[in-house]
Amino acid sequence: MRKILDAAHEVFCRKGFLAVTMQDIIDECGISRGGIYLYFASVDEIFLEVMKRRNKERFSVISKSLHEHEPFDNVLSEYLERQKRRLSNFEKSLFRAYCEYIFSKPKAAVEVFRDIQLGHLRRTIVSILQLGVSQEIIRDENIQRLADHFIVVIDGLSVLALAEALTEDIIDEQLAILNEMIKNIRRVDNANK
Amino acid sequence: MRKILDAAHEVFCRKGFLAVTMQDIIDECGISRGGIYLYFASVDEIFLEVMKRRNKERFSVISKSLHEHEPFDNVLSEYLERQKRRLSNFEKSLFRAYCEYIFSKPKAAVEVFRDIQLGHLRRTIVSILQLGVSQEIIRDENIQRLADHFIVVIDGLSVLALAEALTEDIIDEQLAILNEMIKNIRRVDNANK
Amino acid sequence: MRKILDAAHEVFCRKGFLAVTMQDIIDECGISRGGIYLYFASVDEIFLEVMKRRNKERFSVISKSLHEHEPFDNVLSEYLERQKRRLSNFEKSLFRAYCEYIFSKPKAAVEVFRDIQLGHLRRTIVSILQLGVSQEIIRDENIQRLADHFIVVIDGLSVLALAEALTEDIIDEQLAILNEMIKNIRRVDNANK
Amino acid sequence: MRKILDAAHEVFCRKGFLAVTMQDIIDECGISRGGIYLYFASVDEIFLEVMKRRNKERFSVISKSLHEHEPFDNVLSEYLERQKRRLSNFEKSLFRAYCEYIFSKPKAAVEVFRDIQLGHLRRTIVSILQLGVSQEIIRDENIQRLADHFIVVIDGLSVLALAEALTEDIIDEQLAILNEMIKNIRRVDNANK
DNA sequence: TATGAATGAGCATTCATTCAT
DNA sequence: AATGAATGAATGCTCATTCAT
Repeated sequence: MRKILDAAHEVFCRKGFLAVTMQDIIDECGISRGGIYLYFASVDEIFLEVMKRRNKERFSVISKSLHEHEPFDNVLSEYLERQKRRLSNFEKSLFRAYCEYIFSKPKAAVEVFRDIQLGHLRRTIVSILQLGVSQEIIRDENIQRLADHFIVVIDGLSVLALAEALTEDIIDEQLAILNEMIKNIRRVDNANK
Repeated sequence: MRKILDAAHEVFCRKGFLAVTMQDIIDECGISRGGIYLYFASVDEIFLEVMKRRNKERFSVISKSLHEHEPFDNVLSEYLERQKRRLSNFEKSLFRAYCEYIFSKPKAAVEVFRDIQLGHLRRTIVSILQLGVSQEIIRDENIQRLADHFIVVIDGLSVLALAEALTEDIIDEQLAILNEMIKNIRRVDNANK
Repeated sequence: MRKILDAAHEVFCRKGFLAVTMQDIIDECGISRGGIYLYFASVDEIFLEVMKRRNKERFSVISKSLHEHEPFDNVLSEYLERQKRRLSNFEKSLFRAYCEYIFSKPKAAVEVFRDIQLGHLRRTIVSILQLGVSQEIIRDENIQRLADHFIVVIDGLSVLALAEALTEDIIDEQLAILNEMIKNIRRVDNANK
Repeated sequence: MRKILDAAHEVFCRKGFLAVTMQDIIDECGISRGGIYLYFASVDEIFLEVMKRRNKERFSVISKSLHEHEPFDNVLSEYLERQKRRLSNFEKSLFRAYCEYIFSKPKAAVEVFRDIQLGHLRRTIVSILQLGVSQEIIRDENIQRLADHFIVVIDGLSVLALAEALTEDIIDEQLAILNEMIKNIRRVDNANK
């Protein structure tokens, strides 16, 4: 049910995962206790559904860019721009809830979920970088390692954002470093771009 | 009281911050409920004291290295080595508890605490890099920005560690990237090192 | 509505009375929640209707035997045989539900219901015994007291059946005791029968 | 804790087992919600403890009679007298709660409990009858079967008591039948007793 | 007639905090 | 100083009952 998921999304952004009670979601969406239990058996279930829905949305955005044969530089800068927006409006991010969910469950229980989330992020970044390779903008050097570095830096910035310790300057500087790394593997005939 | 803090440290490593109840700490340290309340008014207070104590310990380790005029390369590689050990034995880290604490409190309440923690980390890394500068091993270029990158990468790797998604390969590769960044700002007469 | 009562009968046999929720009956009969409330206002009402229906069925069986002037010994042994079958297949009995219903209601509320149920059982047994009297097989001695003993023994065996503590041997032995009591009041000229 | 068990005993007598909530016990004993959970984890646990305590009390009463070499007739009539008192004051009996407990649990879960309860009752009755045998008052004929009949009749009367369908006359008549059965196996030289 | 979504009161359980000893 | 029994507010969850369609 859309109204429940919208409300829950909002609550997870605000309070993370662990501190969220069913009451919070009830208060937010204005549906009765029993009404929610008609659709979801627990906060966990709601959270998983919220994440699934978000993944779908994200996927549609990025896959659109990739399939329309946009120039690599546009796709890349658009992606970094989106990350910047996300980090600057972090109260609207599910990152904290995601972290708390992953942390609070036994290994085995979250393995699949975590692989889906991480795999999704990794595929996105690798896709972008390989777009650059196939358009012969960048060299096919350590793409996987570079993608991991993107992930690590984005996660690291996310942590700082959660700690309210992230200024716009820091975001710009750190994303610039990622940009420079791309520059370093640009093909010579495109290097001046 | 030492025994309480030791026990609490252990518990915070194991369960993070949010899921820890007073009972957990009582069970771990063998002191009665009332006994603990004599020294600490809440789990929050115990946590802050645990973090404060850990900072002191860490500080003494790094300041020793810095003041004994060890060569920059030794200090740097030792630092990275320590990070690797920490990431490989993450069940013994307070990172998760730290994240959960930061996340779960209202902005204003954690500002000071967070500034202390981050400031501590930033000072440590800046100190190391400036050791390189003062020993004329590396150029004084964007040291602050580079230090932030270290922080961001370490936090990013920590998040992956919490998600149980960190292999030794990834740790090595990402720390290697940091090393390469140092290499890029080495003075020429030391570049072959 | 036949389908509802059939389903409810099944459920009451399986779960007794107290543990049965409207949902159980809905699941069993495939009719919607609202649909059931059209015919019955509560689980109580359904239960009473199920019992009433069962009484009618039972009555038709026994009254047939009584009016067809079957020999007393046939009727008696058939009745005991039926009790044995009932006790051996106790998962199909409403006894548990009956007990729970009687127990869980205030005295006044169940008085009529209980009198109907017990009266029905007592009349049945007395009818059988008086068939023996009128056919001059047994003496008219303390018939009422003997009928009560039958009831008491059958109820006692039923309790053991519910406790899963009833073996076929015990059933046979205890029903044999009832048979012997009949033997003791047989008229001499029929005693060898 | 004595106060909790006393209160729970009272409540189980009044409401059986299935309908009893923790709130009922809280209200009855005047101890707070949390206070009860210090000693017992659930209503089930309290019930089992109440039953265990009652068994101990009963055992001490009967074993006293048996070991003091009282005459069989005294012990028997005292036992039947006690049953009569119990059946006449049935609002103070745990029989209903016992039934509901046994009925409401899966077979395997109650097997041990049921065997203890039934075994206790059977041992008591067999002990009494064998006292008669060893004092050479009654013949050693089908003692086990007779004991089972006692159990069955007592349980049957208990069910009627629960249904509020038991008059003092019926109790007297049915217990008299049990007495007559003893008479039938008395040794001749004691038969006039 | 018939549906099933929605309601909200009620129950079991946990836990931070207090306080008499 | 130290104990741990006791409190009660808060949370997750279930279910009988209603009502718009």
